[in-house]
Amino acid sequence: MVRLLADPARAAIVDALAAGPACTCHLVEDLGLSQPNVSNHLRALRHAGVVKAEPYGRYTYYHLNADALDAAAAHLTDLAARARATSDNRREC
Amino acid sequence: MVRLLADPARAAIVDALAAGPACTCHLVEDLGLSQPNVSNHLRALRHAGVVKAEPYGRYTYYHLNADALDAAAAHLTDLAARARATSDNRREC
DNA sequence: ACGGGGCATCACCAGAAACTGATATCACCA
DNA sequence: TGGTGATATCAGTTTCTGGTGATGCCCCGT
Repeated sequence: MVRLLADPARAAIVDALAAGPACTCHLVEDLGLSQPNVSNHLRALRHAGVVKAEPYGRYTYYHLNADALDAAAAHLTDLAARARATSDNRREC
Repeated sequence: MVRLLADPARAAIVDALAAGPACTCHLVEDLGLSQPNVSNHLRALRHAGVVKAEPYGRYTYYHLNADALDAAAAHLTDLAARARATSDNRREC
């Protein structure tokens, strides 16, 4: 899930969607990417549950899934917490 | 920064280090990866500030930088918060 | 119902990134 | 001080992934 935010284009899409739901054409226009490219990224994000698609007539509106983002954040927070808790458990070679 | 956790091998390294500081040989053994491979991943993580290296005689101990993980988590949390706050601002085409 | 625009999907290509093998360096120990 | 083990680095290969072009579908307006 975090894996998907690695690509700059996908990070830009997520960032743009943080400003509110938008349709594919908005993203294509705002980010200056090709339409198939945006569509492919959206598919990846959709399959991972990071964004949700909402057909609206001829358009498709996308919005972020805040819960998924929170879950990813929680995972990182957990790693940080575990790192702090075990910082003295140095393993011997 | 989040970008680095995309690779499964690096995610595994970070996960292993969450259990406590360890030297390169531990990671090589635990993850079943080649030593140069692990070293290269550690270099990438080191340069991004995700892990810190600590020379210890002939060995090099690595430990996670909890602050960096928290910063990444905060970024995701911020995205989620913005997504919730703007969920009604649907842009018209 | 016909034309057009928005969107998704697919096949392909190019660039990037990971893994490997060889090698250099350094610290420890006998 | 020579040998060994741990680590880092580098060049080369392979694998993966993102971008593009072409195409088809669907919905809307006329």
